[in-house]
Amino acid sequence: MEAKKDSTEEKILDAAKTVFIAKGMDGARMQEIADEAGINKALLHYYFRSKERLFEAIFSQIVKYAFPEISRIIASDEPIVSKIEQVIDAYLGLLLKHPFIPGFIMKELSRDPSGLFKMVVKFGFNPQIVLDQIQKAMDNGEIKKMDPRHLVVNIISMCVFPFAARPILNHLIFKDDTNALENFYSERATIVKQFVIDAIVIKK
Amino acid sequence: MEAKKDSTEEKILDAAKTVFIAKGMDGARMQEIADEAGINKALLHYYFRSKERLFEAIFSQIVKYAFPEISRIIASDEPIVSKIEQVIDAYLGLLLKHPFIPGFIMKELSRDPSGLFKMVVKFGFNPQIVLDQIQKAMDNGEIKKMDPRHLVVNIISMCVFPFAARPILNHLIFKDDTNALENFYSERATIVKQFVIDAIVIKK
DNA sequence: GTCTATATCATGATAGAC
DNA sequence: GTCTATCATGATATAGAC
Repeated sequence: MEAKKDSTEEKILDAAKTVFIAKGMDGARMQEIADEAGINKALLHYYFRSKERLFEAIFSQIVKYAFPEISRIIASDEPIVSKIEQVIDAYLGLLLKHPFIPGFIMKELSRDPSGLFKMVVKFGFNPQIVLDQIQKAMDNGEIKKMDPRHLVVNIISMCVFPFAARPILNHLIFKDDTNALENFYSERATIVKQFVIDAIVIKK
Repeated sequence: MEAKKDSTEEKILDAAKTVFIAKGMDGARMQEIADEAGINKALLHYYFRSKERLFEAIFSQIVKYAFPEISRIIASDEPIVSKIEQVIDAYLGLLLKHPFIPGFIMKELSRDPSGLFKMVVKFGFNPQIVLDQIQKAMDNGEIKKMDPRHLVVNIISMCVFPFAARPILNHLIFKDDTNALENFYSERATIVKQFVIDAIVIKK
């Protein structure tokens, strides 16, 4: 709870985060984490009893970023269009700060999704509330009628996928020009908002 | 080249595909592949010298599905809107038949993307041609003006991401109701086409 | 708390009989 | 081609000195 900057535990967590994100649970090596932290393997097991436990510590830390309190926006009384814009802004702002998260989650999902689901339950995140709100707005004629699940999946896809597929974008579209790619990411919020609005507002 | 059904090599390739897709290169075990194929480890090394080579055989086999000949559609003379619809149909049709591909590619991308990029070059796939076609259609006033790269990324995201994130959709949105999820996937083509059209056609 | 040294075990790979 | 038995390596984990 209190400040423990530069403590050994902190150094281990930082190092483990770096290595686990880069290599995943299976690919990561305790030796590499120890080197990254500037200590030896024995100390890793002194602080965290096993690789499994160390990974769980990092995984939960990362999932806390991935499922933030967008709840506030969802619970607000704004009209649905404005609410969607705010969610896109919040979500892409988060991904810009932590661009490695989607790739990491994707990588570990098929290995063992149970940890992720426990977290989601713990944070009280309930997709049904979002779906109901969208359905209501459609019934009121605020936006075009469509299956709310498809709309939600469309929005999340356009936000998350470009980060998860970063190596492909970087190489195939941006010819390894990292600056151009970063610039592309910073434009996403504006583009995605406009794209969604154009797709869901009712044409006169 | 010739028919080699039920041959040992075929059995190994099938088993390896199953295990590599489920566990990835790092997570897969030669013993598990041998068990799945109904043989022993020694035979794996007799047919494929190492785990590395066996993985490469499977990986290239899978990438061949992932980058199919959508080239024909792209090279055609259809108007851009119709061309986009055909590409979405073709791409989602492919993913419905091989729903495991996106997850597998994502998982191996950060580990070592070089194999993927070699394949892409080998298939002569060139994204610039697509971007140029879209830009031209925008200049002609066929569709709304926007950065073609964002449009392409939007479309691919909405097609691929729902398959890559299958465990999340399955659990969080569909409460493990697999039939509902499959039905959702089969609706994607119609939904995505409509969504994109609504977003890019010029409103009167 | 931190280190060196070591135990224990799993895995990829090979040798050699049939 | 296929098997059993084994090797060599490297990984997690622990023991014990300081």
